[in-house]
Amino acid sequence: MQLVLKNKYFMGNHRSYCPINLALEVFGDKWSLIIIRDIMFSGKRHFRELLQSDEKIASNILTDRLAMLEQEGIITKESDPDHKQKIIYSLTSKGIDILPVIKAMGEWSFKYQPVDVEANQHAKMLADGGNELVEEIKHQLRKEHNVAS
Amino acid sequence: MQLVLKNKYFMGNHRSYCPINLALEVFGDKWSLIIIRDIMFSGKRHFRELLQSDEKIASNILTDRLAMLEQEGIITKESDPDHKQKIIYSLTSKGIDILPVIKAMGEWSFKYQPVDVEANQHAKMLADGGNELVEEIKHQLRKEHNVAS
DNA sequence: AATATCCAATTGTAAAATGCAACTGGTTTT
DNA sequence: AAAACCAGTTGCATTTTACAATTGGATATT
Repeated sequence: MQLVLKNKYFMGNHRSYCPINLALEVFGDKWSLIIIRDIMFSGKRHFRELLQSDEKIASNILTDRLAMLEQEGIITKESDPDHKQKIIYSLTSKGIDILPVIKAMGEWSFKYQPVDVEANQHAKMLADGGNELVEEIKHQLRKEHNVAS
Repeated sequence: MQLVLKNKYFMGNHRSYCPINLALEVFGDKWSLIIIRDIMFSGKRHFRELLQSDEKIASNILTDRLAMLEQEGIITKESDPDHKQKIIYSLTSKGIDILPVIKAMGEWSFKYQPVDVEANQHAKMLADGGNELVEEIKHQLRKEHNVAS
């Protein structure tokens, strides 16, 4: 007889210890970076807001990914003091540091994919900007998300 | 009566035209970047070699992803002149330009994930290196994969 | 005070993707 | 001639995702 604790996002049992793989294990899917993008650039901090993305994530998938991202230390949850029912999602510094990945993906898409340039001017600025801009945005995010810097 | 052409990787019908999403639609999964990593850094050019990754991709998934990556213009296939049965997979310039995404993911993982540093010295160099190193590796890859530069 | 709306999820079910092992027809090596 | 190797393919079980409806409690409106 054996008691098995099944934890969907059990950490510590990795496919490999290659840096690319370890990043893919966290945000190598179709939704995680969409959620992080919306928290970063659209100022979305509540479940309902995150549900409204253009890509139309389903609520059960959103629930699942938020739990995973929290367990991986990318985001934190806290209850909204102004509204007992609302929960505020914030980025940690581990989450904020995903920004360069998003920038690199943006650069690639602007070069090769049919981006709606008009509707994505902010992303275009980030893609074209230098490391100073990345640091400035990180600084801003640390303020908004109460991360020590 | 209607003739429906079903194409698993039909292009032109996107979830959105956001740059992050358009990149995720191509390589937002657990395997695509593993394959690209192995072609880029381990010099793997044949199916059997790609099958040998630490992460142990299944042969049907590898077949599927190679077809998708070819359709997306990330890689090309050609038969090996020295061996009628072998097929050589090469990166296109669209594929080589994924390098900065891989670099950014590597940087993040070295900072936050339990990377095997000893076994990933090349990745560490890339993560720590500047844009000159990225351009040098791109140049090298263009030579190896016969991409005009 | 009663009703409607909003909140972060949860539930049920169908469809799709993935994982795994065995196998294929042909090619090259021994 | 036999063995090993090549890029896949096939069948099947498991897991993940998509989609729609619903939940119980909190807040806003009338």
